[in-house]
Amino acid sequence: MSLDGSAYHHGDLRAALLAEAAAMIDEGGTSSVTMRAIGRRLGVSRSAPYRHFADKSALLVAVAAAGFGRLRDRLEAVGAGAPGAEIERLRRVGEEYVRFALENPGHYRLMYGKEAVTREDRPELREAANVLFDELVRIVRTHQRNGTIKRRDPHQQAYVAWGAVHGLASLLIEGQILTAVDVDGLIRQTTSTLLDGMRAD
Amino acid sequence: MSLDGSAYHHGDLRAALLAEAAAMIDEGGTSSVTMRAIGRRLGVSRSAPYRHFADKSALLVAVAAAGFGRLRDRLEAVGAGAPGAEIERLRRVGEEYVRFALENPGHYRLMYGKEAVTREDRPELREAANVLFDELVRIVRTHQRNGTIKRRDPHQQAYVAWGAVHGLASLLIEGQILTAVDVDGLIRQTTSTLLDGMRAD
DNA sequence: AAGCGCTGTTGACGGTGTCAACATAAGCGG
DNA sequence: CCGCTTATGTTGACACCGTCAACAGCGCTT
Repeated sequence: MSLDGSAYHHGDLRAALLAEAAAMIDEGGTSSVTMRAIGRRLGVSRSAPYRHFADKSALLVAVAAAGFGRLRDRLEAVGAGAPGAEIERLRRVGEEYVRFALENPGHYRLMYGKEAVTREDRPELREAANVLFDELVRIVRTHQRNGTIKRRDPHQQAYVAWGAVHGLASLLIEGQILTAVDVDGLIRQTTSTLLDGMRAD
Repeated sequence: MSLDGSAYHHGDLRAALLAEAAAMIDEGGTSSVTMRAIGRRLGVSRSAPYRHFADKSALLVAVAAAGFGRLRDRLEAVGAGAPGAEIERLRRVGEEYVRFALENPGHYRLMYGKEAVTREDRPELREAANVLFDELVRIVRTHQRNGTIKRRDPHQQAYVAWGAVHGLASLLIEGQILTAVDVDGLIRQTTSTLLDGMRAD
């Protein structure tokens, strides 16, 4: 094996497969992703992907896992540098979450859909999702201590917040919202409404 | 053709196909739905479904359309009889929306997913979805006139509300929320937070 | 320089969507 | 009542898919 990972015959087929799979989901939906088609698009044989992934499910799981990594990086970056009012941090995290979904619809669909990737036998994905959710719960708890948001069950409140941004992201990704609408404004109003509803009275 | 619709050889294969397709989605996800498998489960040949639906997509579109009809009936029933405060009507519609999704996950996934059903060339589905959304916009406008909720762009506010309940429904359907949580309480808190956030100050 | 393992290719098998050709049963006109 | 038309269902066939086994070539290791 070469030092840089896997630059044997193709170059870096493993990485190319991950990128191509995500791109194909973006273009034609999960059903358009085909092991043979991926190989075709990358100029390799139909069976070449099996040297890097045990089966189609393993490839899709890897795409989802990569998505979780990228999402976590982005949310951490936004959550870390937090000038301004404390509650603004929660807003920025929520808006960044939606933006990530819009920029990586293929990854996002695999991450939070049950279709292509069976979650039960993939503890890694459940674990990656839990890490992100636990971080959200932590932020909720912090704001509850600050007295900025209502003191309800933190898990429930985290689910409500997650549901709001996930719902908006899903509607946008699935093309349910007219393209004419002001997406940035819609994201903004979603977080505003959510935070107003969570704020302590 | 017999008077009752289609009781030729099988009995009512068309209706049976619709029900079986939805059931299979509920059980094993969209990918488990197979024309041949549906036929097998109904005791007909692999090609029998093609006498009632042009192709697999047409069958799934019909399932989605049936779902829109059922959802509309339920929301109308809830929205019509509206005792109590006016804003409670909006809450009841939202909670009923989530309950429908939980009880008909197969239908719901087809209705608001882009995977199995390509929306662009199926104006009927887009139309059915628009009817429901327009009704939501109408309710929002009514409450804005009443002064019970903020006077923002009604379409945006409707999207926010839709996103909140759609997000919760999706998370529940896709198995993203731990089964241990109190689902009814979570639905309640979602609508409470949403309405608090939308309420006029 | 030789060998071995990683990477990629081709052949093959069962499963799938779908169309064409065929079979049959229900209703209709006489 | 009988025969015809047509809706309904079946079987055969084709291309595509996921996947495994057998084979081939390249690069690192010794």
